[in-house]
Amino acid sequence: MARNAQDKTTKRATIQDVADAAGVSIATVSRVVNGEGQVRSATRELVLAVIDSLRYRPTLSARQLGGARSKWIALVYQNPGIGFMHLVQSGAVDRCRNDGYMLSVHACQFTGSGLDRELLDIVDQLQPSGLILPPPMSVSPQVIETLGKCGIPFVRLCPQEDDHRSPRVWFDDRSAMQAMTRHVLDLGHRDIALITGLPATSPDPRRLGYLDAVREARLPAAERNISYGAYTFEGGLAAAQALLQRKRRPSAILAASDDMAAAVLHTAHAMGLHLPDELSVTGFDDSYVSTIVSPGLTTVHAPLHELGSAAADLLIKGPPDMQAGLVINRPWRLVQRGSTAAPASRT
Amino acid sequence: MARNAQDKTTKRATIQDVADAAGVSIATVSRVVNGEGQVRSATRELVLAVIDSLRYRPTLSARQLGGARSKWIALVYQNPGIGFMHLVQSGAVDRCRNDGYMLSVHACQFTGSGLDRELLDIVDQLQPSGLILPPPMSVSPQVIETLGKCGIPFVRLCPQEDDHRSPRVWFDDRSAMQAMTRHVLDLGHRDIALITGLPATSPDPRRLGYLDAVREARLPAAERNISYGAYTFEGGLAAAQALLQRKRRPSAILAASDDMAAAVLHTAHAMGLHLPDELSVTGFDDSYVSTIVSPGLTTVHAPLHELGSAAADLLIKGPPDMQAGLVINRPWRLVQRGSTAAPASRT
DNA sequence: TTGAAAGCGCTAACAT
DNA sequence: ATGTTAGCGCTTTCAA
Repeated sequence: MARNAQDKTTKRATIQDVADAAGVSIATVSRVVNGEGQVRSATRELVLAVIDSLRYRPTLSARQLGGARSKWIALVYQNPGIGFMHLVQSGAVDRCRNDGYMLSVHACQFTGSGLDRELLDIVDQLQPSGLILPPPMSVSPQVIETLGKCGIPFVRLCPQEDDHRSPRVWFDDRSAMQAMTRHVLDLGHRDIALITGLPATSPDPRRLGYLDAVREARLPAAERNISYGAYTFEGGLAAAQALLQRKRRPSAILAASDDMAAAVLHTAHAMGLHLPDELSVTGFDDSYVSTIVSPGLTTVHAPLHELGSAAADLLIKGPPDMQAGLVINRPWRLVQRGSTAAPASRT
Repeated sequence: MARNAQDKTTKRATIQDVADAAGVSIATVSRVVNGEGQVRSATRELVLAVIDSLRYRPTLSARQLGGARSKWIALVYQNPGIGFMHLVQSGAVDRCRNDGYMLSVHACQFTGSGLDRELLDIVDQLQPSGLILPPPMSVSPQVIETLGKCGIPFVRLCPQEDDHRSPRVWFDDRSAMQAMTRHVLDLGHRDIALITGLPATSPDPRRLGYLDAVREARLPAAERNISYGAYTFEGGLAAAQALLQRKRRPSAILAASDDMAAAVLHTAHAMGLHLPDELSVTGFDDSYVSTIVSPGLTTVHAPLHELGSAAADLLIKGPPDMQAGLVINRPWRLVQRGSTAAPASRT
């Protein structure tokens, strides 16, 4: 008698319990659960009712062992900024929920071979049906290699180069930065500095976009106008200080991330500069950061949410949508807030 | 011949493969993998070597089905702010890694009974060995109830009340807010407003801490000095506007979250106020936000990272450390940055 | 349309 | 110290 109450809290109903209670075989229960095979609708109703009353829910472990494809995507990341990840994650979650997929996110800690181990732990132990890789993982040949040989489907976010190993989703940040530079140029600025994230030696789309616009305006593309801040607030701080301490400081500073732009704002405020009159600043990403700083950042809206959902979409649809080499491009757009204005006329 | 190359990418080695290759039984392999039971060290070495060469890694699914306790903790959340979650998560990850645990994080979308379903999906399908619940989940009787009856261990973060259903880890935010209020009082402020997160009707430790200090200073505790902003930037914006538009505006505004404090800064800047001379502002949490805004926020450092790791620790150690009713308290501290100063003398 | 039975890869008694 | 064996809860042929 206590048995019933007891069971509710300790024992889970199994497929066998359901089969017994419904007077059918476990095969039939499995069929209705998975919506496959032919089941007389009367039987199906019955089974469904029993499932409901027993609160039966199949176990992922057993399903996987049994050979089913798990409806489960893992988003792994290393360090692409918290704002970035948050947006990508919510996009992926939204898409997943649509098809009853789960989305788990895993923070990796190591670099190099340690990272490999972490990834393999996730893939082999958890056995999700697919992986989403944001940068910087998406650009690591090492990672791509490892994942490639264990055969799990994965999609890369914003890879800079195409090694045709997996589908990838991205947006054209080169054009975006070009457009942003034009915007500042149109405002009348001529002395425009850039703080980008990647080191000078790497092919950096955002730097290229900036250069595109500068050359287009027939302005000298001086290397001294370009600084490097690793996309972080701290990195941006150093770059901003150097830039703003020059005798002739730029009238506008473009940053390749909102965090670095926030650092510019921070530095400018500390120096007592009045924004945007004395200095225009722009960000990149349109993350939470760009809305909370003062003034709000004029920035490029990166389709991060869409990137996440597009990635999940590919994984869920599976082949043939998952062909390696496939690339999905999402549109960006400029968003103007208070951090840009025409330069103060300095005669 | 192509078989070998093929296998590397498609077939995983199983425990049987290892046993065969090492000339032992699967039981022995299982023993060395789990470090349990007595195994002659020569045998152990051998098995280990084979495991390595075959790149064998046990499957979580099979282990769970076999009856092992999974080394896996899930951190589920609803909406406690991205900065908050990020810190808690990294604390939990750090602790997990120490014992070879995995940490997955899941963003729940629904409220009410939908939430229940989502939680059960995670618990029943994934079967992690434990759950970490940040607010607002940690204060939902509904959630506690559901989880309680499915018998999974869970620890709550910063629950406001103790219903003795699970261990909980928290910090004394009431004292922290009291200390912060004193700090501002000591600076010479007398007209101090509070923007808190919780509605006026709820028992709110931060509001209470503020009131403690105000009364202690024998100042009138006027209800009109308290606003409510739901902890968010948007909520803070509305509250800040109302506060700063008064004919006699406060000389200091205390916010119960960094995000709301950022909103105050934002509003003050828009009004052309000079900080901290014309207005002192304080935050709460010491999240990323407090460092990127200008000026940097004087705030209370909430031990979020420690909360996450303490929670994971309890789950990993298991009973008897997991007794319901157990409470772990972590220290907070004040951190001063540029957003507070003595009030401008207004005669 | 439904059932019976053979695994899936592992753990955990129970033997030896 | 090591091997044997019986499940764990499910999916999936193959029959009926």
